Amino acid sequence: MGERVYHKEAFDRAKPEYRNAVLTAGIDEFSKLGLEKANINVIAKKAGVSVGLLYKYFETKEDFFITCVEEATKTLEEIIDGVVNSDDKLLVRAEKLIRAIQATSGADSKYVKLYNEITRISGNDGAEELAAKVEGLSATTYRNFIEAARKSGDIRSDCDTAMFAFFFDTLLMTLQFSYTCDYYRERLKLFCGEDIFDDDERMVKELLKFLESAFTFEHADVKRLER
Amino acid sequence: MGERVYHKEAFDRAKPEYRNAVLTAGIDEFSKLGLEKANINVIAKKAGVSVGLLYKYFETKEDFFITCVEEATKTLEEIIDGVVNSDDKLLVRAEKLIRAIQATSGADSKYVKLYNEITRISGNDGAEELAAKVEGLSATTYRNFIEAARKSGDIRSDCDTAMFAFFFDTLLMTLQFSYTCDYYRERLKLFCGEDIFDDDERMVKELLKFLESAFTFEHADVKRLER
DNA sequence: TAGTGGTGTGAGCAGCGGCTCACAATTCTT
DNA sequence: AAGAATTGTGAGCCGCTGCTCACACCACTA
Repeated sequence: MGERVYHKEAFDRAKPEYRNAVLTAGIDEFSKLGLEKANINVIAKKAGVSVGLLYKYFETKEDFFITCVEEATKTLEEIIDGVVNSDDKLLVRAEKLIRAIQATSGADSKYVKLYNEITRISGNDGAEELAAKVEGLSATTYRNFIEAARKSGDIRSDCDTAMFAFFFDTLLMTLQFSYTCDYYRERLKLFCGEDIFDDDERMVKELLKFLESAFTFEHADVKRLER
Repeated sequence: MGERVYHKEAFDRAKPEYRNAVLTAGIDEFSKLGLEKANINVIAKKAGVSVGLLYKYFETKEDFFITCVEEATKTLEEIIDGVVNSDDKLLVRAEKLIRAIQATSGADSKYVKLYNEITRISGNDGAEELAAKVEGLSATTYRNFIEAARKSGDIRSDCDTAMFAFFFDTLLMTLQFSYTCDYYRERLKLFCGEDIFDDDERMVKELLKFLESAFTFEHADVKRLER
């Protein structure tokens, strides 16, 4: 419950232009090079700010990095959540999310790359809290509305909603990486061929087909219907 | 087509004890600390070998790292593939894979961590080739047997087998990370609670339920059965 | 024994980069 | 206006670490 803050008070008081410049330059470099390869001096120069000032804002490079990650995931959540309507049905919501992910892969790819970067932070330090901060929202949102869908009979009644929310999020998260991060892009190409990136509809159609069956058809139902 | 080799000839000629010691120490450190934080001098010491010799075996730290990754994924593939039988049906195969993944999360976690580590290498260098090397096998294996299952009527006939193989692999790959890598573990806990790691059966049951429906039930079939 | 070519060593070079600190400029307080 | 506090600078310190290289040892050949 620490709820640690990853910036000094000076950063709160800083002029918005400086705050933005610093965050933008940080997100840019960290998403391009990763935490350790990115260079603080370069970032400061790109932000049009002295290194000294940067260290008045943040205790360490790591703290600065985490602040950038927080900003990036906040932005990402806004983009993604912005497109779904709270009373959409599961499959409608899924479709909107898939399309939003495909759209995000261009200009906003740096936010996704940063998100991917934290995926491998280790060494107990802030892993737990960071995960909670980044995944917390989708975890509860997905679980809640899948639970609701189950109660209202929209989807199968025999599923563990927490687990199904996890599978749902897994597919969408990986999809996001698959459209933006080098390794995941190559992986998707290996499975589906180069042209998968030119045919967004194929992905939408097939993933929806997959999700629809997974979420709506119960073994028992089908057996009963077959007599 | 490049098929680059990531070690010098001296490494092929090296005594097996040295080769093993070097690879073991490398896998150990790289999986614990990641490519850039791991220290070559420390690795050499742990392997009981001089730095100079290490650099007779490998051109650069990166080359050494990639060789370790190759070794790790080879081992991982052997562990995982060892449990499935070539004529298992899709769901049987899935169940065996899930259980193998759960079992691997203990002692062999370092191989998974290394695998996770390459997931975010970028900068065109070897991303493409590396992905092909690591994912190539599962990509073709999965696609082939899902294709076969479709032809023999074991699973739905209306699916794009390449895409469905991709979804299948996505779920299993992420599951692997979720049992071993810090961030992914936290994420799984957020969705399903602390005790998910004490109840392996819950995961097996729910994921199989999810996969069974996704792979076997066609929308058209269900509609027809409902009249 | 002398020569060749490989294996193996590890002190230490060199360059990079995170971070500091002495100082200047500015704003706030009284 | 004097003093205090905060913002802002950037040259450069210093610790770290990837990698080298001069040398020793060994095996084999002739």
